[in-house]
Amino acid sequence: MPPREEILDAAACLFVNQGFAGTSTREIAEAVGIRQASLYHHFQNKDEILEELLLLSVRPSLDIFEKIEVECPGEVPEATLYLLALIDVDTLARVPHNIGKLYAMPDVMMNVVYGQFQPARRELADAYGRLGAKVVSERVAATVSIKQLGGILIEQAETVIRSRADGDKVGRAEADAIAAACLRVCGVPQDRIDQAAAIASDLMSALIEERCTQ
Amino acid sequence: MPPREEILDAAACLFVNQGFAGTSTREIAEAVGIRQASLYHHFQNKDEILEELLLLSVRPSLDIFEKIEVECPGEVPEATLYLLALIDVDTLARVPHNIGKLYAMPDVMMNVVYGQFQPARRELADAYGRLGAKVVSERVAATVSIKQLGGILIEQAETVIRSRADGDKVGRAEADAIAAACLRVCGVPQDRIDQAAAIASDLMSALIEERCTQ
DNA sequence: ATTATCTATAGATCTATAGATAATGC
DNA sequence: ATTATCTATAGATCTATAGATAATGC
Repeated sequence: MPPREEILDAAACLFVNQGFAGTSTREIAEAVGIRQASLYHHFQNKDEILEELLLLSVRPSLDIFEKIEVECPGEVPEATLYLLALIDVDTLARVPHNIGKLYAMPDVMMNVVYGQFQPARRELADAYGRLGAKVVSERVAATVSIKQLGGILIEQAETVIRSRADGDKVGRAEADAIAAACLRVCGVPQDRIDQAAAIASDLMSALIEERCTQ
Repeated sequence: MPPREEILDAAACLFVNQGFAGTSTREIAEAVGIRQASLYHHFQNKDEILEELLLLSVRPSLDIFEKIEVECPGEVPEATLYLLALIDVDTLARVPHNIGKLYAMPDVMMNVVYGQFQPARRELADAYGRLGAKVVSERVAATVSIKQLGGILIEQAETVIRSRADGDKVGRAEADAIAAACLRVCGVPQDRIDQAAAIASDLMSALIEERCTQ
């Protein structure tokens, strides 16, 4: 493992368990097995380590989703939303040390700092909102704005963080359950949810293959 | 407001919003309007402030409940459990700045320190467990231990912390909903839940009166 | 006389920089 | 030549203590 990644991994573990302010750069360095000052060859400062970790929890979802949006623009919107949720849940489920836990920590969400993370997560929330708006029932459309809907849906996906923290298994079945819940929140009837799940499942397989061959 | 309370109130606000490690004693003092060193006339150290705050979120429930246990020992156990949940939810709903949020913070739950808090919360969990054990259905009794049950029930009550954080209204109706959920978790059938609610409601009124007259 | 505040400061720790030294890749 | 580490340290900040001064209650 390259040293940069080793640092990120050690920092993730410490931040999640002790908090950001509660973890010193010395502790991180010790966990890696280098001197405190050596961290600064890989990162500009302590904040940059946290930012990079937070980005790990949203970037992959965003990247994959952008590709989908350009490749299959005319797709059934229900399926695209379902797929987005699947991807997002998968990202959060795989990210090391359940980094998503950091979202709930005071240092992180309060401070408007942390550079690219907040904008990236907002972009993701917007994507949820746009897709959600295309599939909502009239009933739901009348009660929530697109922005609210985006917030509700991304939080629905982020539910997986809690499950992981509780030690629950989080595999494909759990991802499907969350994705279906997202459509249900939008007021999509069950039969169209089932259709969306089937289409999204195919697209997901294609994505996985593509990732392996590249 | 006596100075000690003023400090606790300011500290609670800062700890909840910035975390314990992320809040300096200087900040607390500034919020109160005194010098940093003056804090140490009221508290031995920073940890003691946190411990006192955490105790505020469990002590009242524990005190009231002890009184109940000695005064009406032969009471219907369902009603006592229901009442315990009502009291506990009420305590967490009233405590300033939603201190319960601190439970989820890494500094707090990880460090075994913080003196009387962990034992007090465990005592409360044990009370839930004992009462729960008296009312569980055979089905539930076969699947969880008393200790587990205590943990499940106290966490059920602590659900109110999240509701408050989300800005939801938390009044008597919400407390009743949570208390009923506690009995349901134990497998108590609805008719006995209703009875328990009625009895607990009377006891609750008596308690409130007593508190006012004393 | 007691309680609460203040100033001043010790001692620890923490982040980040500067500059030297070692390891690695061509 | 580049990349990664090291030692040493500056400068900031943080917790807690010591001792002086002011406010309060009998």
